[in-house]
Amino acid sequence: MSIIAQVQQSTINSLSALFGQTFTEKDFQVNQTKPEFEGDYTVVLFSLVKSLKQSPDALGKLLGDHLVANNPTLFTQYNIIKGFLNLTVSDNYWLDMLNQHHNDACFGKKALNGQRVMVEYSSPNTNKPLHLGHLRNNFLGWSVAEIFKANGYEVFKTCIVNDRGIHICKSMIAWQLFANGATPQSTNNKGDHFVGDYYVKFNDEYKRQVEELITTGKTKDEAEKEAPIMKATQQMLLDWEAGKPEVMDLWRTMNGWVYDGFDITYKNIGSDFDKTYYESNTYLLGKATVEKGLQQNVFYKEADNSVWIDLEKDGLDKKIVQRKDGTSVYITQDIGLAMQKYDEYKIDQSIYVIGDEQNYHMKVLKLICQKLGLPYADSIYHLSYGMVELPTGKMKSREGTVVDADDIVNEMELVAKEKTEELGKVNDFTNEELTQLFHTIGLGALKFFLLRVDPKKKMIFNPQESIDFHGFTAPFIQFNHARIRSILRKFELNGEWSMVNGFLPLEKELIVALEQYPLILEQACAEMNPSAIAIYVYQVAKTFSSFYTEHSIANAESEEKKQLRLRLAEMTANVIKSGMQLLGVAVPERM
RNA sequence: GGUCCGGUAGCUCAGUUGGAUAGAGCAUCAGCCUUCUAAGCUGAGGGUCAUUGGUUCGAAUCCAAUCCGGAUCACCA
Repeated sequence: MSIIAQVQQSTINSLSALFGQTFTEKDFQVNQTKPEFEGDYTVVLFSLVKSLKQSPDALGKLLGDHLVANNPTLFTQYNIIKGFLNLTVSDNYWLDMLNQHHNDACFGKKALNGQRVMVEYSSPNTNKPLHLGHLRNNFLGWSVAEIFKANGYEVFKTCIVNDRGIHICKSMIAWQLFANGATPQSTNNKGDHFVGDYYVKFNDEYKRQVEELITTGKTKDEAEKEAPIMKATQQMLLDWEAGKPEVMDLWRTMNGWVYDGFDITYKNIGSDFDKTYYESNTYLLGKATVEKGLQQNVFYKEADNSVWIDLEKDGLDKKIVQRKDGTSVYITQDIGLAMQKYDEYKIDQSIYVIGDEQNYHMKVLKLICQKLGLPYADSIYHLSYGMVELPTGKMKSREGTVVDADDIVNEMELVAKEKTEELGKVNDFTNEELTQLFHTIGLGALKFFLLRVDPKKKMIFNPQESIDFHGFTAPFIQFNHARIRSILRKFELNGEWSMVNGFLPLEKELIVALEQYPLILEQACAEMNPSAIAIYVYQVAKTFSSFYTEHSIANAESEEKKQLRLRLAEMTANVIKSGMQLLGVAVPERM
């Protein structure tokens, strides 16, 4: 049980004994004591004052005396300042905690709880390579999945690949028109980039044709509809849906190129999936749903044969669920896919990592599922995250301001290389070890930069700042891990030790922080928020760094102190490694 | 226009089931490497928590109004 829970419980017990009233942990607040006051944890008394008809000072005195008298192994003393009851936790409590967990790589992690959770993330289109926005999505989804695992859930990572549709046909048409049979192999280009280039070519040519038509007197709308390349693309989509062999062949070939490229990127950034769904397999899934909805009168049919749902009573709009030609739209496919996921995995919770631009869509999806009475409807959760923007504004593929995922990872690794060589601490590494280290540092810095911000908020990616390896960054945390490992390679922990003179302030600060790790893991899971871990791990590393500078471990004042500090260092390294692992960031032994 | 989200230091962000003098990093300035890795440490300056009103022992946090920014409201996905 965490110390904060023990403070809550003992306070509840004392209040019950003193006043004969029953309280819960929600009736009063327990905070970590501010550094300028004496004590470790603080009970805020104000909320209790009214119902107990006591002044804050009188209540504090009664409660403080009772707590210390009845929990002698937990509390040693207390003080009251303006309605805040500051409790000092006994050194023995902290020592027990340290002895129990300093060597525990699984500290804070929970046993299986029988719940099954699915996390869908990444969800790329196969017409262009991944960019910075996808990276935030990938890192978030992967991390949230790991955080759920650490909290005892059985987790399934999934990905829906948007591998069909008009946007895919655009790349295909452009390839037919301009490629002269070129392939990724013949041009020595990564497959996803190769195909993405033709998507760009399509847009260039489309724009050119539209302008040309406008000069012949067409309106913009007419020109956009009549541009030959657009008509060809629309025809290709029809051919695809009809299964025309040469179109299917080209589609399979080009998607294959893209998948080859994605595989490299995913492997490089450490994304993995237990199951991949393809839109080309799911896009017809809505049909049965539409039938069911019509029978239940959840949906209704318009005169032109299109099918709708009216969500106006729920504060939303009317939404189409099937076109007049009988084909299903995006939302309908999603209902089908949700159904399929549930049937296959019998999940208790289904999390969708999707940008906040689709908040409305996801609200509609869940609402429709609920109205259809589907068993999994309430378990749908949209983990909505904000867009990544540049200092110059939004990323726009048409204006070439998109930060490519492969490029940015490479750049980060390059910066890691430069800085490492500058410092010259690992000159004895082999080339292989160096490559691995640059990857660990560069990719780690990028992941941490994207995960340290609250997912819900949009964030600004400043290329200059992101490559800073100082301060609130992964390299700083990795550096502290490496410093600890360096010490632990040199000195043995002695099995027999005892403590003599109590903790120094920085020792105390560190051990108090370490004790909080299990709570942070719970919080990060409840909020589906990796940034809680990022902030916490940084706090731990920072505290250790001050401690490290101030107090020598190797040349401690006494053998007891040395043993204490070695254990503190070891536990710090374990917590850093564990927390960073949940963010997908590795920590090196040396750097 | 409807709905939703946001506005905290020069910049990027923490902090919101209401708690003590609002915190970090970057940037700026001043110190610190014969001792365990200086990707570091210590200190300084920097704030009308968008604005106004309300709720109360107490508000960055809750409520209302206003201003500003963004997303969304397709027979696109």
